[in-house]
Amino acid sequence: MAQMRSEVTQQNILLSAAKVIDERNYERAALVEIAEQAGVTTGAFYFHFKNKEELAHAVIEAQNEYSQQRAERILAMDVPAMEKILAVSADFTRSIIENQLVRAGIRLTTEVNMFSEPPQLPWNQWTALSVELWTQAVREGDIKEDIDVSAHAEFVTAAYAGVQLLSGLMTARKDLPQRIFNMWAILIGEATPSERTEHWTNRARELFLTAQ
Amino acid sequence: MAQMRSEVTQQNILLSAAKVIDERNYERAALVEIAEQAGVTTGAFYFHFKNKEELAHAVIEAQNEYSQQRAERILAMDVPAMEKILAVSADFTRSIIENQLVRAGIRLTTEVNMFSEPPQLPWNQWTALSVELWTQAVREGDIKEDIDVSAHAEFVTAAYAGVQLLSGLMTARKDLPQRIFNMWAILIGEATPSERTEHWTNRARELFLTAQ
Amino acid sequence: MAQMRSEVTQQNILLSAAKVIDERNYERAALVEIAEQAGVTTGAFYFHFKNKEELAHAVIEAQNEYSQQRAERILAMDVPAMEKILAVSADFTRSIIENQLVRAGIRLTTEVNMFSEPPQLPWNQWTALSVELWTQAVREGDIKEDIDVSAHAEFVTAAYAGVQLLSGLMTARKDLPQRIFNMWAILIGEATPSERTEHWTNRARELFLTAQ
Amino acid sequence: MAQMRSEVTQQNILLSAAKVIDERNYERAALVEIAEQAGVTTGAFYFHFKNKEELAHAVIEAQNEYSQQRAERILAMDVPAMEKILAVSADFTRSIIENQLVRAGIRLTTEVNMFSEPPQLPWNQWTALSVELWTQAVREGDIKEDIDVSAHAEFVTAAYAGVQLLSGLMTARKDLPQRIFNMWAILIGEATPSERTEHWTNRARELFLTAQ
DNA sequence: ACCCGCGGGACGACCCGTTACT
DNA sequence: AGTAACGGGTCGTCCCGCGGGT
Repeated sequence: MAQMRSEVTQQNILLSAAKVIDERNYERAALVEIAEQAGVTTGAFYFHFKNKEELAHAVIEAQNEYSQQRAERILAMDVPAMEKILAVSADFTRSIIENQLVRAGIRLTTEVNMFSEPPQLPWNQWTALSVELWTQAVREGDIKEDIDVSAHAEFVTAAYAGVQLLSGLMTARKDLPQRIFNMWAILIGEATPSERTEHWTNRARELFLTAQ
Repeated sequence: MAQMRSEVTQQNILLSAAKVIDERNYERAALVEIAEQAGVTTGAFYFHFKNKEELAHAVIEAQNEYSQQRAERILAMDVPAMEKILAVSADFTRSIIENQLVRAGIRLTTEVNMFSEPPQLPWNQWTALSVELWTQAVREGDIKEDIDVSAHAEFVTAAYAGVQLLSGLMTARKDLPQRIFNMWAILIGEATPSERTEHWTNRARELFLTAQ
Repeated sequence: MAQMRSEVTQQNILLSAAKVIDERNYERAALVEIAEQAGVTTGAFYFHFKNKEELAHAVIEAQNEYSQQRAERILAMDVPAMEKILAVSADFTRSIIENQLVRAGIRLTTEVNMFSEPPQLPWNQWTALSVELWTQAVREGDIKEDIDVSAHAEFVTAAYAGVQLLSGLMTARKDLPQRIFNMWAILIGEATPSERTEHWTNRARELFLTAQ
Repeated sequence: MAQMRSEVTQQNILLSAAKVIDERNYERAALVEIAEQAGVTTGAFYFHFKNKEELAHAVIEAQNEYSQQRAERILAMDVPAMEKILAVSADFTRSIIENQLVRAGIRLTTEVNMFSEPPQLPWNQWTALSVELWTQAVREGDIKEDIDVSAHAEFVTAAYAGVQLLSGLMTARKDLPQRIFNMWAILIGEATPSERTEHWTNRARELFLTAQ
């Protein structure tokens, strides 16, 4: 019934890993510090993880699962696909700001050449989700019919990544919602039929620029 | 006119730094390896640079200057601003693929929290350049008048960064031109008056998708 | 009559210890690996053995007992002492090649300074056995009367050890029988009366150099 | 003229490596301890040696060269080959007792499976030297003509190794000269013509059993 | 009695940026 | 500019025990 002791410490390690990685960096994140902050020794760490890289992959996976689940909850709602797109985006944006695990995951997913096999899965998932929602939005009349959905989906994922990165570099992510809203304002202007543009832009403004 | 010997070795160090950093990473780039490849000893290295971080900044600066100069050459041409936008973008894209220094510079500029003071300058310069060209393009009628130029400029920079990053992660930058073209196709569709859309899209296609 | 469960696992541990120690080395033989191969956890290991050193001693003892028993069987036969000498030697040689436990035992017995108290017992036993058989062989006229038996006995033990070691180093024990035969050819030439020399040399050749 | 600083510390490291390895063991010889005793830091160590294994090989090589040179000096003397055989053997025996480097070298050369490529060279050199001297001794009438020289040479090397090993195990090499003398007494009895046996046995006794 | 999950802590080799001395 | 060394830090591993379970 109760959670196994093992799982608890494993979670602890994962979380402090996220913390340290978010603050420093994958390589600058010392295993000892991670372990220390989790309240265990490195010996204990190596009982749960094969090595540092595996820990990183675990963080990535945990973040991905977490984010995907949050998205899922929104996808389950009975609203237009376009609303879902914006809501997921806004929700993810918030979780970036609030959640260290998410930030760590992104960081790791973004760092190139760091691992034997670079983690492509999360990006693919976001793109896939994007494709799905956009196609639906086309059917619902919220996105123009002559739009290349897959090109857009891939671009949105990449653009989001870039905006998030720049926001982190320039303002430590303080203006992230604003920047993401700007992105959507542009994209909505392009991809929605003119009669819906204003509506969705306003909706985006609400989602991104008003405190919860 | 002959280059000082000092400058030569300094340049050598810079170049092999770029090489190693591009291949590995800032932290994984060992000074000894850099020095070795430049044909000098670490002792010599410390004669030319205060420390590793300064070297990194030097790489960034060198890359920035190089890229800015290439842009300059295009800006000096007597063509519409919109053409310049696309040409600079295409030229930069090519230099990413071909030039290790450029890749290293980007990598360093992109890595967060790595340095005491993160290098914001390059990003600001690209944004500033973007603003300038877009404003001009508005005046020339290639960009719609009701467009928020600064929002677009900033977004384009960020989006470019994101697309470049993703392309690196997914295909080792092999599809970078294609992806950047996709970006432009979307943005052109949104920002140019409808009667110019086709023209600029075709122009972009030429610039990005035809072998030199 | 059924073996206790405890004894079974203990035996398992002993055997995989022998395996790993033979392959690697005392220090390179990780307890976890040994336990793993025995199908138990390290926790279980520590129930049966006090620590790693005790395990090593157990391996030595097991090997010694095993080898001594095989010798015993030959000693019980009704043949000349000289025949016993050669037969025991040949039998031991074969067991070295075939039996991991024997190899591990030898290895541990040979490695110096490894343990708080170096295992001298096996060597003494071999020497004692040697003395006994040689004395008898003298009585039986197979060994010259003016021979210093104890000097020979001690030397044979040591020489055997050395030959075995060198054979291991040079040919991974592939030529062990040949080398041991060479040893006996020399020693027989020296220690047997001239009219028996040929006979025993031929006998040794049979024992060592013909497939079973 | 003066020795380079580098060579001095390198020699220091080598020597303390020999010390620690002789006392402990290859694996139990901690690099820090070696470095400490050489008066340098591990950092300095890694400037001179690639890794621990290379150090071991360096020790082996140094010992081998040292021993070979000592042998050379004896070989240069104008005495019968048989005298050389015994003298080299006695000299080597003494150096084992007195010289830590020699002991460490032997230890490393003896330990099996320790290195990527086991050091076979020293053994081969000893055997080669042995062959050479024995052949000469045959020509000089000190060794019987019908003797298989190469078999003897190889056996002597191995037997010496074994005797040395056992002496180390049983009496910390205190009785090494006595044991080696025993070996020679036996071998001389077998390999020399009967009219020379006494002479060479007495000579061996002098060389091994009288204080210098 | 027999065994396991989990963790501790120390220590291992190795490497890396940096600096005196020459 | 180069040679030699420093010192701190990294990840990883290893042997071992404690508490609990069956």
